[in-house]
Amino acid sequence: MKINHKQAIEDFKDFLKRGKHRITPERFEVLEHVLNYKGHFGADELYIEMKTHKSNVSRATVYNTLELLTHCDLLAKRNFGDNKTHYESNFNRKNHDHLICTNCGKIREFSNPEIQTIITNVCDELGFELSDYSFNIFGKCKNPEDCKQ
Amino acid sequence: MKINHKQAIEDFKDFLKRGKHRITPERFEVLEHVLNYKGHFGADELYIEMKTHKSNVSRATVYNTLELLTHCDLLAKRNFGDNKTHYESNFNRKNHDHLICTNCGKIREFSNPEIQTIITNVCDELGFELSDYSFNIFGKCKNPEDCKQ
DNA sequence: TTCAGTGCAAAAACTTTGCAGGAGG
DNA sequence: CCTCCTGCAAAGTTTTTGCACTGAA
Repeated sequence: MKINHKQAIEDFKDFLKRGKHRITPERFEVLEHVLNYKGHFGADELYIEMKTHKSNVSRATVYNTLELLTHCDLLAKRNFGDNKTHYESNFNRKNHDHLICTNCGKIREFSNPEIQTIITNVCDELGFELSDYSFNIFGKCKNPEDCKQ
Repeated sequence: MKINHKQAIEDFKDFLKRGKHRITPERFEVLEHVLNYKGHFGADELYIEMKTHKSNVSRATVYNTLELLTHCDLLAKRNFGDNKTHYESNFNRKNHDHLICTNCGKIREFSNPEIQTIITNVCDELGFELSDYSFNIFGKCKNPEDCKQ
């Protein structure tokens, strides 16, 4: 676990240097909280969480840093139809997509290798250079128990 | 074209009656503008467009009506990662998904029958009752000409 | 007549921006 | 020492809400 954190910190540092961004304590403070956050989170949510934990990092810096973390692939942006950006850690995780229960709001993950094939085909066909994709399925947990936890 | 409009109006009227919603002129005024709108639009965008055309329908009613039109499947909600809800007409159209150029912002459509199969399988596997899905591919037009129009 | 629906404006939720001061390279 | 980065607060954008009034059934 801590190895992962160290690796992420190194990756971020390298990315900042490569892009001639400055290495600031605030940016690493944000990264630290991101790494400790379980599951998906919104930018403002993370900011509030940091404020609660007596961090002095400003809202602007949190938004800015999350953007940088996305650019260096430590984070991925997600949209689940609620008009806010969700972030999720990409560190040590394989490709996956999301099932969103419109009843309880829970987000489950799945992965299917054929999706990659479809995407490649579509992009080839239409002369498109892939950078990212999002695939979300909305519906309801069939087992009502699943909604209660 | 006008046949389609008439059909949509009938469908909406039926839907409202079935759900014990009231039939109001404002709701049909919104529907009229929706049907005349080419391509995707945001709720506020439609509201502004209506105001420009001297409509007196309020913002609240526009939002409310778009929600209703989504529930009766005349419209579909889409999210393209810009923190606003895009609506698109479902009337007389087949299933399709979206390619979004991050360079020029253009949205192109594609369809692939295998996607439906994947979705069905995933839902079966995880005990999930499908209601909707979204599949967006982000990237850039390979041909720079495509970005200029 | 009754209550869902409406208009309006204010608030809410999330994100971006402007500016002056501060610190990284 | 030159900027990029930061904090703060204000403004921006999209959506939701509260309230009193109105009109569909």
